[in-house]
Amino acid sequence: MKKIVLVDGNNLLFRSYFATAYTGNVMKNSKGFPTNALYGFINMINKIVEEEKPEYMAVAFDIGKNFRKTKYDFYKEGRNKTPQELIDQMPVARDVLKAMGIKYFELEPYEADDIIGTISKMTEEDPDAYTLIVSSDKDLLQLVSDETEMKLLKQKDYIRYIRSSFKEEYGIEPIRIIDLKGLSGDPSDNIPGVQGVGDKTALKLLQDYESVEGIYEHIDEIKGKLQEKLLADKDNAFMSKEIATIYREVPLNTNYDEMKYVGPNASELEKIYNELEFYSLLKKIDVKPKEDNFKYEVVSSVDDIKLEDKVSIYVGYETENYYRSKAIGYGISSGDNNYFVSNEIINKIDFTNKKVYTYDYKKLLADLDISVDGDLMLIDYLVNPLHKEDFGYMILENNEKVLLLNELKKQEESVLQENIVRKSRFILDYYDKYFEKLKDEEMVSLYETIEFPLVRVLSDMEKTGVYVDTKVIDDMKEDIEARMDLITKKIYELAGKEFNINSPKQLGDVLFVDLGLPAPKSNKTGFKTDVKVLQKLYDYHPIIEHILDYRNLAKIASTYLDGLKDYIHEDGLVHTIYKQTLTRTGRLSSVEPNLQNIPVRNEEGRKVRKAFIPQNDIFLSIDYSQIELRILAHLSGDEELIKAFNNDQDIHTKVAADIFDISEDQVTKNQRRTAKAVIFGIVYGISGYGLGENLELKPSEAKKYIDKYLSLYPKVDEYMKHNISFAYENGYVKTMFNRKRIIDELKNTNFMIRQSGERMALNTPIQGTAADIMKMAMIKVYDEMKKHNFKSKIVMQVHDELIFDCFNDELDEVIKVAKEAMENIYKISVPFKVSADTGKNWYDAK
DNA sequence: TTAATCACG
DNA sequence: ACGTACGTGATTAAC
Repeated sequence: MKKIVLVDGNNLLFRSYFATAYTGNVMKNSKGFPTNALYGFINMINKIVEEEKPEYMAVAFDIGKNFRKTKYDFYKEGRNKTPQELIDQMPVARDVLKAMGIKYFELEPYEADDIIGTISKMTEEDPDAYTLIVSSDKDLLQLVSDETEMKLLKQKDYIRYIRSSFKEEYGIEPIRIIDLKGLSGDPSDNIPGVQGVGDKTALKLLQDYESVEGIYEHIDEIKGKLQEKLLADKDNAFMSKEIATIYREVPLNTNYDEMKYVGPNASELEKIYNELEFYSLLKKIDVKPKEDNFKYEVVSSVDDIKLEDKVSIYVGYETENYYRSKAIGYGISSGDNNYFVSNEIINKIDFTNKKVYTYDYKKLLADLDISVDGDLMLIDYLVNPLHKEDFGYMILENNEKVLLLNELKKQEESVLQENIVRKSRFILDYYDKYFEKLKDEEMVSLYETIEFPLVRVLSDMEKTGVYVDTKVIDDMKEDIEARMDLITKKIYELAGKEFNINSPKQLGDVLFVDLGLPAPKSNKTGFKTDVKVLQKLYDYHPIIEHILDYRNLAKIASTYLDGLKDYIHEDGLVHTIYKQTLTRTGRLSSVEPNLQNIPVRNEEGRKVRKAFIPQNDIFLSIDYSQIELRILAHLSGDEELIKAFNNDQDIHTKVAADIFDISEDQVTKNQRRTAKAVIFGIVYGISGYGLGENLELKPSEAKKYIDKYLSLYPKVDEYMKHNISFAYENGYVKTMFNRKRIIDELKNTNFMIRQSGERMALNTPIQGTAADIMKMAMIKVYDEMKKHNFKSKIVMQVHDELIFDCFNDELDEVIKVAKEAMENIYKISVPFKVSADTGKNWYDAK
């Protein structure tokens, strides 16, 4: 028996849209594309597939004009226009179905109902088939028969109708739905029916006389007012019935084969879900694994391992943080063999003269001292920057069977083992393919001279770690807590009640309802209460000052005192992990703990840095001075800027003098500040409005500064324009060292999103080139330090700054060597300049 | 899990 | 007419 599931696609989309749209906040992805209807739609389809396990399946949609409307122009009149936000989602629903392997139909001038009716008719004529219809539209019940069931969707669940259960409930045959509508009409479709006859009366009549025809044949038997009403609207009754009748002869010319449910194309579906940002659905993609007879051996002796010239290794850990958990074991693949081995055994294997590849070399180095020839994670990141550090994306892309990160939790040991070995197999099978892509994209040099050699440097930094003095932390905590207690009391007093100051919602209520302060712009959840808002209210009420103080201290206490303490290992050190494959620009990021956002701008927070102390004698901090601006000067080729840097001028003062048409010695502090903001704005692709916000100027005033700047440095203007048109033409931008960033935002139909794309196109080559330079410098410094046999170490990187943990007797030499390496790492048309500071802790090293 | 907030370059 | 600066990570509240 063939089972065919027919889904009313329009019905599902509308339901999903209006189920969530009533709040006025339609769910959107970060690019502003509405996704609420799609989300519900996909979940419903998934549920149907899961529950019904259909062999055949099709989804029907309305499209274009429909013949009922052509014939009766009042049909569906007065309906609200379909919201644009729903219309936008409709074509994507089709794409999703395609990727899910589900056939869909749409044919002008027919409605989804007619398509469903036509297919169900086809199956009714086939003794070896039956149909299940899914919709919340009661009209479709007319199709229920001995061969056709219907799942009528309700708010939360559904009712399943078969012919007998329908008859039992309504006392009429399902097909009589058309007569029912003929009599009672349908306000939502603007079908008139008989005035004054509703569902109840109509049902009673039909139970007695079966059909509209039957009723009028026996009209004499019907008495009084009802008879009058029926006679008055006789034409309407027949016409309404005709409109309500599903047309079952739509020329679809289809067959069962076309409707066969084949299952998802994982990589297509992955693409769509990524675009829509349906990350929870991404994890649930039901990949039909390729049939495989994957085998591996759990090795207990090194003699059992046979390796060919090419070998791959993958290490699995208990958790993602490889410094906070143990290695489960290693997968090794070579030739046709796959092995699972322990750390003890892998240490005995001789890899000399073998090409060894892995995925996340740094993770391997955390537990094993080994030299490898390639890292698939880095390669994948360069060619597919969206893939980040999750192996899963690449696996999905190739329809291979490996568990994803989120699926690894709570798995049996044998499953975890097999998964680790499958990954090593994947590396072996796919390394060359991805390296080819790297060649095609001309990023081999970026990979071989920057990303790959950097792994060892980062690994060494992470493993070396930084000492954090808990005594300093605890003392600070005590002090801050005491002060917070006092501030809390004052705030409660001034508010006239106790509340959770940490809750923006509660705070908003206190400030803007209880105290009646002028309310700022609201956000999704209520009032905004961020620093900018509070500062504007500073003079309105004494409570504001205390809230600002409280916020400042609370942040320090939770994130940088309590929070940081949680990351200190037993050895007294924090071992951050530098993510090398995460950012869109090529920068590093730092996690657990994040050492790249330790406070510095505000004195109170900056004191946290006193807790960071060297394991050796002294910290040395060397940072690039204005690296991004220097890169902008070079990339744009602007002579004025280049000259200024070559003359070692203070660039902000110089720009201020130019903008304000005065000499440099006349520049006031405020003018320099303005110039600095303008320069920053340029690097970010700012608008007059944005700069105005920043400087508390009118947008038009701010725009004048921007225009003045661009007229003074015309090559910068030219460079920006060129960059944007390059990005539009090619769909990506690149750094000086060929790191690419694809910017799909430029293709978006939304103006705002395209603008944001343009700013990315402006900023990425600058930020990214700076990141490339820093990475090269790190490798160079590291190698030089090795060469000089220094025992001092690089321990941290904060984008344009390197922090070293030095021995006093090496300090001067380290400064000399590191400065030299950093300043001369690559020649551009302006010099790179660094400045060095030292101190007995991180606070002092500035 | 998401939104708001705030820390850094 | 509309929204408004690039790139990150951690904590908290609230669902």
